[in-house]
Amino acid sequence: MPSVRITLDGIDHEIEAGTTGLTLLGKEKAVVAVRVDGELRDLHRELPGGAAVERVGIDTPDGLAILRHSTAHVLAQAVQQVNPDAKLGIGPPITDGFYYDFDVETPFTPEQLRELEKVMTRIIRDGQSFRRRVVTEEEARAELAAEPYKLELIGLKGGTGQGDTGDADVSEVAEGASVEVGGGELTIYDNVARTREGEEVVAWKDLCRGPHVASTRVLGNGFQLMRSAAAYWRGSEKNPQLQRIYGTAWPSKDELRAYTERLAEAERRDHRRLGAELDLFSFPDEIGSGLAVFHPRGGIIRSAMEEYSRKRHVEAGYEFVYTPHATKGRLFEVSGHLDWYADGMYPPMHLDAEHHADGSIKREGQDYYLKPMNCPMHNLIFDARGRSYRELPLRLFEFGTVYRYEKSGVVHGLTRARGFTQDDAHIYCTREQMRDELSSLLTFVLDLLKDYGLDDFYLELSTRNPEKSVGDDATWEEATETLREVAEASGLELVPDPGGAAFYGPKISVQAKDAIGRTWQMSTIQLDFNLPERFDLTYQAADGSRQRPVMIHRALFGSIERFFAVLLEHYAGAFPAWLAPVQVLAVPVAEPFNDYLADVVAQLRRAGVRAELDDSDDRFNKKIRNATTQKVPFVLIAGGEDAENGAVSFRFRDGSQRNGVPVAEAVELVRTAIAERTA
RNA sequence: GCCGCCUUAGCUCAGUCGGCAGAGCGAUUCACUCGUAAUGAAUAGGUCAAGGGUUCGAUUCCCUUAGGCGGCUCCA
Repeated sequence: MPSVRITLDGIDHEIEAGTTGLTLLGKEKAVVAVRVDGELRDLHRELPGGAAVERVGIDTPDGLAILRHSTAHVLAQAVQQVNPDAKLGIGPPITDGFYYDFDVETPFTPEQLRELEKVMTRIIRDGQSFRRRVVTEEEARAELAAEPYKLELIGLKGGTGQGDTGDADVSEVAEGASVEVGGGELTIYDNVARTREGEEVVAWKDLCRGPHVASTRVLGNGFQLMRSAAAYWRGSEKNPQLQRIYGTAWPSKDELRAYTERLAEAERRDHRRLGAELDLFSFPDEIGSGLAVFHPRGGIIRSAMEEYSRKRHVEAGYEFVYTPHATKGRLFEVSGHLDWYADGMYPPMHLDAEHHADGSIKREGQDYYLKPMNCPMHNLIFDARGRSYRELPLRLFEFGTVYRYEKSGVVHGLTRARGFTQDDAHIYCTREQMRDELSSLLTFVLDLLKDYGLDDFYLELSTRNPEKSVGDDATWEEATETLREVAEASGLELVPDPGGAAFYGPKISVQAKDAIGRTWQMSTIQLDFNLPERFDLTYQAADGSRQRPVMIHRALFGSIERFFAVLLEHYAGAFPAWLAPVQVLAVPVAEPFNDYLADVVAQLRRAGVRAELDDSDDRFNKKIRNATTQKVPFVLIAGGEDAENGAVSFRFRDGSQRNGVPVAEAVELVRTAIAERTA
C-alpha cells in the first residue's frame, strides 16, 4: 500500500493511502468526526494525502452538533419505523439538543414519545453505522420520491448543495430564508445495520449533508425526547404545519442529568411561579390576557426599582414628562405607526360621531387608539414651543405605559404582556452632539444595569429591513455607522442583527446574561432621523437658522414589568436588600419578647427600612422557616439574652448568624447594606 | 393567529371506566410557645373554568367560548 502524509492536529503523520478517520482514530471514543482542511467530515471517509486533519471531540460545539444531529436522524428512523407514512421535514441540531419535523396524520402524544425513545434505544444498541453516499439530483429525486418535503428542498437549491440542514444555521432554515446551499453535492446517508449472518443491510436513509457520528452506539449515553409541538414548514405561517419533536442529547448520562437539572432550576425560578409564591403580582382573568396587577409586595419592589432609576436619571440630566394612554389616530398616522404596526395595536375606539334621525352623519367621529409607543407624544412636547440649540440635548423621560395587541399565543407572563410600562426617554440633539450623547448613554445604561445586579453583557446591532422602513439610504447608513462606532468603542462583543431595526432607525440593544446563563434583551438605543422629519421638528441654531434635531430613543429596562421578571428570575426571588419587599423580619424567640422587637422594628422603620415583626402564633422554628421561604434578607432574632444586653441576633439569608449585636449597630448595618445596595 | 395539551378548595395536586368530591400546604379558632427551616387539635372553604348538547343521571362523554401551558409565526 502506498503511504501518504497528513498532519493530525498539527503533527506530521504517515498513513497508508485509503486510511479512514475511523481506522486512525477509532480507538479514541471522544472523537466523533474530523475536520479535513477546515471542513467537517465523517470518520468513515478516507483521509486524503497532504490534508491537515483535526480531531473533532464530542465535547466541542461541532462535536455536540454532530451528536445531536445524528440523534435527530435516529429519531426520524424510529418515527418511520413505527409509522411508515410519516413524511420527513428537517431535523437540525439546536442549542442543547435537536428537533425533527414530521408530516403525520395525528400529532404525537407524550406516550408516543416514550415509545419512540424505546425504539430509538433499540436502533442505537443495534450499532448501525452512518454511511455517506454522493448522489446526483436525479438519483436523489428517485430515491426520495415518497418524501415531498425533501424533494422540495432539493428543488430549492437548483440542484446543488445539500438537502437536510446539516450544520445549517437553524434560524435561517426556520425563517425559510435560505435552506443552506453549501457543499456543491447531494448526499444521502444510509443507516447500515448488520444481520446475525454478518450481512450489511440499509435500515434507513435520509437526504443529508452530514457529517454524522460513525455508529449509533455513540448516541447511547444521554438522549431524551422532550416534547412535541407544531411548527410551520420552512418557518412560514403560510405553509402547512408539521409535527415537531424536540429532543436533547449529551455525551454522557451525567451531562444529560445536569441539563435536566438546569431545566428544573429554570422552572423553579420561573417568574410566574415565584410571582404567585411570593405574592408579587397576578393576571386576573377578569382584566384580560397579558394585563398584570402588582400586589403590595410586588408593588414595593417595583417602586424601589423605579425610584432608583428616577434618581439616576435626574443626575444624568433627564427631565420628566407625563403623557396620556390614548390619543386620536392622527398622531400615529403622522408617526407612521398605523402604517407599520396597526396589527399590533388595539383596535380603535370610534368616538364623538353623531347621526341625524335618518341615520345620516351629523358629525364625523374620531378614532382613538391606546398608545403602543411614547415617542410621538414626546415629539409633541418638543414641538410645544420653539426650541433653541441651547436647550439641546433635551432629554425627556417618562415611565410611559403602552398597550400592544400581542397575538394570543405569544403572551407570556410579565415578559410578553399586552400592557406594560417603558422607562422611555427621547433625547433630542444636534448631529454634532449625537456621537458623544450616544457613547455617554451607553455607559449610563450599562452602569445602571450593573447597579441592578446584571453584569455580563453583549451588544446587538439591528440594521435596516428595507421592506419595513422609512427614510433614505444615506440617512440610514449614517445612523447605522454612528451606532456601530459607539458600540465598538464600548469594547463589548457586538453581534449583527440584519433587518432587525424598527421602521424609523437602527438600534443597539444590550443583551444581559442572568445568573443561570440565559440571555435577555434589555436596553435598546435607537437612532432616528426619520421621526423628527415626519413631525417637522426644528430648533433654532446659533446662526439663527432652523435645524432638524436628531432623535435618540432609549429604554433601559425596556419594560419595567419585563425587567422585574428578569430580576426575579435572576435572583430566584431572593432580591438584594434594597429591592426586597420585606427587608427585615423580626422574630422573637418567644412571645414575651414581642414588645422588645416591636421597638427595634420601629427604630428600623424610622431609618427607612421595610421591617416587620412576626408576632403570629407560630412557634419560633416555624417563623424562621417562613422567613426563609419568603427569602427575607435580614432576620432579626431576640430572646432573653439579647433583650438583657440591648442587642439582637442576625440570621442572614445564607443561614449564617451574627449574635448579640447592639440594636443601634444592627440598625446601622441594615441601613448601610440597603443604602449601598450591598446585600 | 396556528397546532397540541391543560383548567377539580387561596396554592400544589389526587379522584370519578357516567351515580350528589379528596389530600397536603395556606386561612380561621383554641391550646401550646425561651435560640436559628414545619407544635397540636378543630373549623371553614368547591355550580369540578363558563355555556350548550347526549343521558334516567355529566365534574367525567361531545361541541362552543374563555383562560393557562409548550411550541410555531410575530415581538416597533
